[in-house]
Amino acid sequence: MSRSSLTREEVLEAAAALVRQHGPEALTMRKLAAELGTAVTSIYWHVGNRESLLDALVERTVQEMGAIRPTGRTPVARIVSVARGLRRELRARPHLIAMVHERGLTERMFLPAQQALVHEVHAAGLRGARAAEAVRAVQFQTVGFLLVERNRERSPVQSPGEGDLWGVATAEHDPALARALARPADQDRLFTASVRALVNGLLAAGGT
Amino acid sequence: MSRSSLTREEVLEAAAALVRQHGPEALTMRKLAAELGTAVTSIYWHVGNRESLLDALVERTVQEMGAIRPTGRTPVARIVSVARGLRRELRARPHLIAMVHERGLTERMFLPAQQALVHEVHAAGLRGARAAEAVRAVQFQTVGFLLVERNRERSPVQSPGEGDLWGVATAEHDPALARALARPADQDRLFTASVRALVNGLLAAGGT
DNA sequence: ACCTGAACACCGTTCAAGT
DNA sequence: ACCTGAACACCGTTCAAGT
Repeated sequence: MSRSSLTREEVLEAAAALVRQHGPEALTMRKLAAELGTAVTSIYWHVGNRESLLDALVERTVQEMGAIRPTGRTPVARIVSVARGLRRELRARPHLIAMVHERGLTERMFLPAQQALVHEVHAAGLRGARAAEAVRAVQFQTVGFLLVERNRERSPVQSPGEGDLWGVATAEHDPALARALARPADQDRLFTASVRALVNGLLAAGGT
Repeated sequence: MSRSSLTREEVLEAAAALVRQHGPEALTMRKLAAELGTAVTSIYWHVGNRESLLDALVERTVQEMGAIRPTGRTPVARIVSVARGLRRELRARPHLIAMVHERGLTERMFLPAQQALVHEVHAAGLRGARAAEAVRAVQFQTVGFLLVERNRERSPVQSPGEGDLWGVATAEHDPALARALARPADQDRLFTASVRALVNGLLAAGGT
């Protein structure tokens, strides 16, 4: 079954498979060796150590996140589409993205999207420092939102529960609000609405 | 030196100290036992196991994040002040906050701030589902921003570096923008500007 | 009720030795 | 150039035994 000798690429592929299926904590050198049918120490020859194996894995993921194609007519719509596209891509690889984040490469992964945002913000008429601020605001908001979402999905049940705290009098005579906050957030809708509000705010503001 | 018998509270305090000083990875049961001058297994009697020790530590941190007092005259200013206050609190305990996040209690930690936001959004005239959406948008943005910041600070040097990618022609004849994106972000300023833009967008938007 | 040491099953990593 | 097993220094956890 084993084809000739072990390859760095084979090691990376097996490691990625382990992470995809069982999360990063399942990626131990010994399990990986068992999966590959080799001695643990062979892996060290090809990838150095566990740390650089993870580095390589993360590098791979960053490369996979290709260019983003904005859609829509207005700059606002196109910016929103960039943010939504990015969100879709990231949500498809939760474990690997978590690793990218933990290793501090989230920003680099975002660079193609940043270039698209620069283009759109320009089209909307912003220039210079104002434009840079707008790009970064959208970037931070999108990445940040994803991190919060990841957090929520990992632990869907919060101890006291948001719902319990918005029971009766707390909501100051606004039962509709209390009900809305008791329900789990519609994250897709909230994301789109937030980005749109932010972009509108950024394009409208004079200085303040 | 050792005063009578070991206490659950002593264990938690020593564990918190280890995390504060050297990060969560330094908190091993054996190091903790050494710090306390007891056998490793004594700790198990008081806190169960490492997992529930971390739970208790995180619970403690969540409790410490007290109520937030908004300042400023307009609703927008007061909402921005809530977000900034929260940011200050979180930045004072980076390691413990990271643990809160990893254990999925970020949202619960945010509840006092959420109540303050409800009050302010109401004062701004929003009601029902619209108000709930605004509260959550600010909440997600603030928490998300902090997570991104934490990420940036952990790895200040990005491999290609944002600067390298905004060299010459890339920035589409806007040298001021290129320069701005090449510089590291002024996170304090960016945070305030983002929250303000978001809130303005939320309060202004009709429906769409 | 509280503490202990010994033991178990796991880690990542190094190293001398093989081919 | 590539692979190996043995060994080291670490983990978290269990358990029978002490007081």
